[in-house]
Amino acid sequence: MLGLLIGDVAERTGLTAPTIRYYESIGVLPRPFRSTTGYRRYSETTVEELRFIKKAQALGFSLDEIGEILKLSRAGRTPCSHVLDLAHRHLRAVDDRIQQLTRFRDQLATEIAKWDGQRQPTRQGLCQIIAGAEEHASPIIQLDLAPRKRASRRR
Amino acid sequence: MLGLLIGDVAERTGLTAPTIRYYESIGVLPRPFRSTTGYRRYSETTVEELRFIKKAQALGFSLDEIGEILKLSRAGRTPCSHVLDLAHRHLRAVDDRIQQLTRFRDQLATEIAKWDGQRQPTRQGLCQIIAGAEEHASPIIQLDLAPRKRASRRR
DNA sequence: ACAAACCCTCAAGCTGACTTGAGGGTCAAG
DNA sequence: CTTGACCCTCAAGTCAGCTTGAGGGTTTGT
Repeated sequence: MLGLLIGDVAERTGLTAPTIRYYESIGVLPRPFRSTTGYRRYSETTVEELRFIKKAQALGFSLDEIGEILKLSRAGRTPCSHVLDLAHRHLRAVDDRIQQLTRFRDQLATEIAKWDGQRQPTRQGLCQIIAGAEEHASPIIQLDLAPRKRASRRR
Repeated sequence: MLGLLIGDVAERTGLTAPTIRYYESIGVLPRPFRSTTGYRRYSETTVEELRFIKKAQALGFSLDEIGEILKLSRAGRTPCSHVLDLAHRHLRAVDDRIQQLTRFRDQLATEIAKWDGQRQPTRQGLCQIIAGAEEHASPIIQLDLAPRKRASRRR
């Protein structure tokens, strides 16, 4: 048999066909074989790669990073120093985030407990809890992206 | 004195003037007083609110949520049940994320240690670590947003 | 032979949080 | 009274990661 149609792959992975084509278009997936009439034909390998992509995304990797990792693994190579470096930076970022989140969590939980228990909480409770947080170099929402240029206006 | 010009506020907060106008346009900041010639005039209160916004963002709150919180704090009111609810959901989301991140961190650290130590790591190291991760309902990157519709194709 | 259910490409739209550009007014210093 | 550094509005562009639509070919079943 020629292999799976894009719809079969979609079904097996829980993605949509357009999404799979999109991954191909940005180079995260390689171009698959085509039938004589131009239909994409996939193997189980692609299904596995797509599942991998979903997990890596859930873990905070960008499609760009995932693409790099996949390229390496397709070449059967062991992570080169570049990817090792990437991994180290990820680890630091994740550690920082866990710390920030944990601090935040405790403050939030304390504040909520106050609200829940007594009905006369400190004025502007939620404000104080966030206002008391330290300033961070980078937002939590981002893992590892290049620092946004944030021009501090000079006059 | 009439108050700070938008550029002064920008300088004090590290934001840009367009960003501050943008916050106003989406209702996160209230409309400030205007000079006779139409210039925005701000007080120190706005500077504090903007610093608050930055911190809340870094902690994963969306501008919409921040807007709600600020409105409440401006009214000097105690969190109503709606915001209390919001806070509870945040707490759960934060807990989940800490858990996911911690699991991920340990896997990543283990894998990195392998790579760093021996120079003959398991084939496709990074793949295995991510591939071995559990599937998550929602990506780590999101705090509290509505679950993205991710149509699992039915035929 | 025809319809349903696939497949194709290319282009445009979406969300959130901004940035950038065009076109034009204002204000303080020299 | 002009110059330069501000300010204004409104529209459009940016980025990531997709989704949606238009317009058209293919394959499978009856």
